[in-house]
Amino acid sequence: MPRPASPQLTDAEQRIMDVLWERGEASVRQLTEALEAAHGLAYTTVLTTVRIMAEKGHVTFRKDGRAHIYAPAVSRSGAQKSALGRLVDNLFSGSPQALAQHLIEDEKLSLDDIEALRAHLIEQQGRKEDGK
Amino acid sequence: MPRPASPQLTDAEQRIMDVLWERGEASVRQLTEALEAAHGLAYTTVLTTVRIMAEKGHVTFRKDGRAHIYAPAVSRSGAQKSALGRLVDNLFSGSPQALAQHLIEDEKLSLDDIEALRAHLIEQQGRKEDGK
DNA sequence: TCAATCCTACTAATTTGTTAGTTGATTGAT
DNA sequence: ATCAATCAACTAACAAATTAGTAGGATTGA
Repeated sequence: MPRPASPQLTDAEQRIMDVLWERGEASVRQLTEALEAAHGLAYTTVLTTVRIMAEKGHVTFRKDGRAHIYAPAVSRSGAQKSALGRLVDNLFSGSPQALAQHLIEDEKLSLDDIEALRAHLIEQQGRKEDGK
Repeated sequence: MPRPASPQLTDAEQRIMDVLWERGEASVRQLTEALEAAHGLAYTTVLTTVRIMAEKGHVTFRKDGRAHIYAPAVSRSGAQKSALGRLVDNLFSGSPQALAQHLIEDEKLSLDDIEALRAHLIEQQGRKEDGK
């Protein structure tokens, strides 16, 4: 059995998605220029990558003259959600509590952060109890 | 430039690490038997995979007669920490708060969970203020 | 009109990842 | 002492991932 295509974003794909999420949409030329400073990739490299991403369904495109304008097929928020779910399933035995615990123990979240989250959650629940 | 070796655990590697974290250490035979039920992998497949993992530094091994006994080189907790850090950097613009927010909005954390985290954090800080 | 330019599509090379077979050495039992 | 079982090492095959060059068509500017 060969290796299956990865559902998660690879490094090269991640770079491109970051640009697309930032700008909404971009041509290959624009993508290449945006990535050039940090990575110095050739135009054809970016073209190949984004074309494969279209095959995988990560991005969509529309024709503009002879050029293709690419746009994200998933929102950043959607990608965050699925990556988070995958991490919880893979490494945290399906326990988001364990993950949150880790965030705290690594001192990535302060008490103020927790309070803010608590307030946010209460407000969210209030909204739900009201009318829809 | 070719593709760099991934620092994160691949799917096949993840499966093996799960067994090693569970048992502490295991021979290739034991690994194969543990994975057989769920995945039906050949002995040599497991051997090859775990040998590469030793090259990468994911596992260590000691000799026991002619067999090699493999053990995790990183703890589950350590792997969780680094994977979490990578996710925050890659998808959440370095903001653990944004990640936590997502956990709540996806309804993965309840109010009770938050309270528990808050209590835990306070207790942790108390311990720090006391003597070491 | 014709050449330079710009675009996509095709091709290619190289490494990783995944699975597994073959080989040869060691060991345990008879 | 021989023979089967067991083990690691080597080899192999193939898809995914990453990078980039070449070919050929469309567009445009002179």
